[in-house]
Amino acid sequence: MREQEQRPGRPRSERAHRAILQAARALLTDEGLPGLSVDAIAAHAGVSKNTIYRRWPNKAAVLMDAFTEATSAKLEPPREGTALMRFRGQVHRVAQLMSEPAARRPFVALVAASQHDPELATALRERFVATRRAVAMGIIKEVQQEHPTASPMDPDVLIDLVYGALYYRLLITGQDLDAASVDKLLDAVLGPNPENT
Amino acid sequence: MREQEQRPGRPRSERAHRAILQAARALLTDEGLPGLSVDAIAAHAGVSKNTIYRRWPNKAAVLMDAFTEATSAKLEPPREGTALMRFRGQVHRVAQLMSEPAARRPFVALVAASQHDPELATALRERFVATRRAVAMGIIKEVQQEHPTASPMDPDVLIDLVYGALYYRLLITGQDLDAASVDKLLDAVLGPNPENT
Amino acid sequence: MREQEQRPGRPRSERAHRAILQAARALLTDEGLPGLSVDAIAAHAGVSKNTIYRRWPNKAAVLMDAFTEATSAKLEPPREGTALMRFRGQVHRVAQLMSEPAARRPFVALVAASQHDPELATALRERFVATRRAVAMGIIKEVQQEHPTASPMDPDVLIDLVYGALYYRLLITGQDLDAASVDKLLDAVLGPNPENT
Amino acid sequence: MREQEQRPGRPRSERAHRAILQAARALLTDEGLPGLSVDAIAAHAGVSKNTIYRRWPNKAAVLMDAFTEATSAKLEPPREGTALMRFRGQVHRVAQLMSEPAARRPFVALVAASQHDPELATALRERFVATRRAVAMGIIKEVQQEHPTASPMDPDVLIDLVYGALYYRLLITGQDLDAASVDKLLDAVLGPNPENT
DNA sequence: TAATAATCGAGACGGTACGTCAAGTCTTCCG
DNA sequence: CGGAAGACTTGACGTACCGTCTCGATTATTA
Repeated sequence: MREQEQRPGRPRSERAHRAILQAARALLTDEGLPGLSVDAIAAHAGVSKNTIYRRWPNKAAVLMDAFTEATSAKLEPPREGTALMRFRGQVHRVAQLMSEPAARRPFVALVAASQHDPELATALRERFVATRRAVAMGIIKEVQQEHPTASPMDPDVLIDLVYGALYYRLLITGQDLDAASVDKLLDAVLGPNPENT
Repeated sequence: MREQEQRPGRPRSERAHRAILQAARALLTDEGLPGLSVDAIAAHAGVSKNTIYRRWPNKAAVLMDAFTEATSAKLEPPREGTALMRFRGQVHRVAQLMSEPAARRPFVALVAASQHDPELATALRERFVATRRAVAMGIIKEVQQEHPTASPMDPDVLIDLVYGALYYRLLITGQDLDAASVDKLLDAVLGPNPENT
Repeated sequence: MREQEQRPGRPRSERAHRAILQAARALLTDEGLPGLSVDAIAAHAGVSKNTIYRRWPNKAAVLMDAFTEATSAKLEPPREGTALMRFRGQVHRVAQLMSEPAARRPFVALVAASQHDPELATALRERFVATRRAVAMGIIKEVQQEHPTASPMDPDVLIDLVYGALYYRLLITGQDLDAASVDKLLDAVLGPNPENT
Repeated sequence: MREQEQRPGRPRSERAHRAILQAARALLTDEGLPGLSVDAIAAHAGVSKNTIYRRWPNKAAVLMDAFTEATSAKLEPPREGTALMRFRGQVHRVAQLMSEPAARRPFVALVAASQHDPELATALRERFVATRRAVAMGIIKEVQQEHPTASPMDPDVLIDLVYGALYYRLLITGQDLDAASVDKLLDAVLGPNPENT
């Protein structure tokens, strides 16, 4: 609710901001990361390079914003059903999202870039991973209250196992991430899905 | 057993080949992937750029060879102990290797590059991932013969879970991969280590 | 008289322009055309290669500008004396200029390059040859008015003979172009110099 | 008539020698000098680069041989008619030859290269220019005996004027060298052709 | 209303790397 | 030893992108 601090001079164009992120997403989708030059983003957004660098320190930071903006909406945690089913639902959503190249490509690019850019690594963890993890953690604790004996596994380990397997398949083995195989994964860690007789 | 096929002309220099891969490893370790230029590799190896491009189509392919050459020796599967202990041992070796930046950095760079280079992706799977997987698969089957009731989990799923969690921590959450936390991971999937009283 | 048309964006650096031409001249003088690389010009001028290629399509075009800029000042037509003496004076100036390697080398390089570069050939003719020719033509017509009977030769042919002999000696036979031999040449075509008793 | 000095080992292939010169001429004709690489000559001649460099010190020397071999046959001096007509005939032959790109291109390339290659310059003068000059000189002396009063011009100057104008037009102004304009040139220097009434 | 100040598009700038090409040398095996 | 084949070093090519900078022009707030 804090007041927008009023600086002198012409205010930054909201329109340009949106155009840049949108152009970044568009170019990344059709051309992959190597085809994503700042010049191209600027040209595609009808914006000068200066305008981009005034807002973001480098190309990866633009990509970071473009990615989180696009994905956050699609990853709202499920709100209905038992805790167990909501957890399974959340994992399915992530799997579904990441099986689209438009999301997988920027994600892996960010992971790669974050290996030699500590700020980016922090941003990626805080703005993408931590969110997913916090949600999952809350649900898992509910699950363990519902079924206190069922899965005595450390919630952190559980999350690492499930999301780890997901990303491993996406990034490395390249296996499909259809719903059936995600279910199989979840069954292996959580026990069989109680909703399937 | 087959004869080394003799092509006409001067044979390619074995010395140059080794120098290039060694230079690639050295530079990658010091500077990370963005600091790894073909010019620099050539200069450091005392070799012309042309000689590099005669052998590999691009920078990633050089890196691929440098990486597999360096790692394969360090990942010899354990040969002693029960199958269960040998499986645990193998996972520990991978974790230990990947916690060294000299191995983690090229690995993640290759994963990233393979997202938009199908040939590289295939090479990475065939020459690194598949090897580890085949070894693990053999051992797991032995484990399941030793303890037929213990872990009825699909071996493929099991491998995805364990290695997935490993790489997830390395690449994304950035958690430490000390022996204790790897043990915790293994315990969660396989049941507690029978060798710890 | 017309306004300098204002293009959008940062204007091209006048300083860089001058530095490039000056570096081109310096390097050509020391090392000859084969030693004149664009990289070297850029380094010597403290300018990026890009800046050179933004202005000129290739090395020869840079050389063309460097050459005409350097020579035009030295080839101002003589303004005093009879028309005949002014014509002789102009030829002497060209001979003198071209006997310096610093002028002869770029000139022959341009002639050579223009054999397979039609744009360069046109530029060379329009910006160097035509100027000299127009001046000569004007003077010759005056000469023929002064001495209507003396030299009924077609002015174009006369110019081809005199300049042709000059360049032939410079480029092909390598003979010296001292003042005496130029005079001998002029005497042969125009009749003996009236100023020498 | 001297004995071919007999060296040990396999004698050099006459066939290769011819193939190289022929390939050099062919490539120069269709592609111009920039498209004339030693690799291309070797490939086109079915010969190894080594074989070329065993015979000539560099590319220009090959070109020199290819050029003189091709032109010498076409420049046999005329043997019939008065000395004056034979001189005119020789000049016409040179003009005709040089108006073919297949001869003009290598010639100018050699002239250009000879500016920074003294050995080549010497070779060009001795093997091409001097021959033409000696022939011309002989004929001119005959002319001056036939018409002792007509043209008291120094023969060297005369040759420089005529050939100079020829090459000037070919290399620099790019004017046509049809028979009529060559005649006009000759008329200007020698007086009108006595064979045209 | 005018001055001030940060923005905007455009595009030039120095720098660095790319992947290609040619020159001339060297090294293999085969005649 | 000559020859074909082809790898080798050197060095330049022309292109692309990065992140910075300078223009004139625009659009706000402040005086």
